[in-house]
Amino acid sequence: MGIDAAATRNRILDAAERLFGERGFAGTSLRAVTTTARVNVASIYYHFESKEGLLRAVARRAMASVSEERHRLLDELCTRGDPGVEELVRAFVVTGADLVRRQGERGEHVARFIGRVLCEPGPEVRRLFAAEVGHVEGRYLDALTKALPGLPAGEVAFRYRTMVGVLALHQMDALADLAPPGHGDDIWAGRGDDTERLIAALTGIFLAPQAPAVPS
Amino acid sequence: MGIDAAATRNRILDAAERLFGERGFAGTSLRAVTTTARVNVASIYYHFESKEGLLRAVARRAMASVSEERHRLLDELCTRGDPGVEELVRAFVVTGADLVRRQGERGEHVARFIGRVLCEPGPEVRRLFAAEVGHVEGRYLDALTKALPGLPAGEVAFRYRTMVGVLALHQMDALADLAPPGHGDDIWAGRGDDTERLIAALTGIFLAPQAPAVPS
DNA sequence: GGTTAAATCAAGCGATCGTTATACTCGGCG
DNA sequence: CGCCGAGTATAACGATCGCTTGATTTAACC
Repeated sequence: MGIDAAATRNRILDAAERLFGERGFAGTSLRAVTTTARVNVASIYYHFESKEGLLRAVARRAMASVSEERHRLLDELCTRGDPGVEELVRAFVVTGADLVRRQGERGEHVARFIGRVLCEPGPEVRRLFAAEVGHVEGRYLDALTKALPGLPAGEVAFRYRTMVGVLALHQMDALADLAPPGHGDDIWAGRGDDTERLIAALTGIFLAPQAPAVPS
Repeated sequence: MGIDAAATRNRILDAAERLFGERGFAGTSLRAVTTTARVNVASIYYHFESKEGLLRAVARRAMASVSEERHRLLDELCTRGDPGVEELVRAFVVTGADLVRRQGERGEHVARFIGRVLCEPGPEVRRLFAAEVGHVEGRYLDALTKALPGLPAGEVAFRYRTMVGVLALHQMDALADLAPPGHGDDIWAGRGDDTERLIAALTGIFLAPQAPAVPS
């Protein structure tokens, strides 16, 4: 594959990443992708097999960057002994939320895309997503379980999932225009960086006492 | 409007509510709605003006039921003095998550639809949503702010938004197949009721210490 | 230069999309 | 009875959808 072919492939991936993130999978036509990528429709079917194949490729590439960073950060954390809950949450959140700072505009697209994928209908994409990042996430889950000896593994897993979801929602700005105005929003309207807020809130999730068992 | 006309309208609303919740707005065609509702395509444009008008109507009806319940529960809570954080979170979560128990299968559709709306692209729907439930949510926000005197209003608002998002994600089962297998999932695979887990985790969000200020 | 395979293109396939114009049915009112 | 408006059904509009085909370009190799 020539260098120009790879360039075409990447232009398609870039366009799809942005548009899927902005309008969702079902809401994005292949024509829209080819237009913004300045590419012919057939190239999509040549490089990827179908629209879903394109989605898979985009998801793989998008997750790769944050997966690497998460592995690296966790390695670094573990060399200094068993990491605490807040350290783990911070590492996880920062690798997701700071994509913008680390990768510029592209990072924003990646973040939005990843967030969107988790909310899209059809569990197939979510499962692909889970499989793609399973290795990293498994490590974080294990570390969190070890850092929370008082909590059963199932409970930690539940809260871990919740953390992933919250991060996704914030990455796609789904919560931006949610609360009614005039209730303290104006205070932080010029929102600087929510990362620290997120870390604090998410750490609170893990530190909460265990829920009483409920008979099913 | 005759009684049969109202029946048609409701059949359309029911079908749209379910399908929008399952496949999303962009992923649901009007034909699919008319087929499951056993109605002609034109009736949609007669009763509602367009596809988006249908969405608005569905959103209004879906939110009405939980809004009422939330108002009622908060009233009841306030007559017994200022409610605590966990009480407030519980009231909010239960009214959302227990729709199934209170309304049967219909409740499941409502819950899924509401969850989906918050994750759909296009902020218009989210804003409509926020406007629709703004009154109730404002009350909860106020009560939470009063129950958390140590936290600035903006911080409470941020965490409140997070809570709404988490509840939505759980209502649409978006977090079900997320974590990799073999990490404590099997323990609670036969998931009974997550409501108590949710309440515990979400209460933890509000009880977390304030994040340190970060210079923007 | 001729051959071959990778890569891109224009054009169009059938299907389905949201939407609309039009005709029909039917109960209430004069 | 005739009329009318609310409500439903038929049929189709143009646009766009995901996807395919067949020709054309490009570059590497003998």
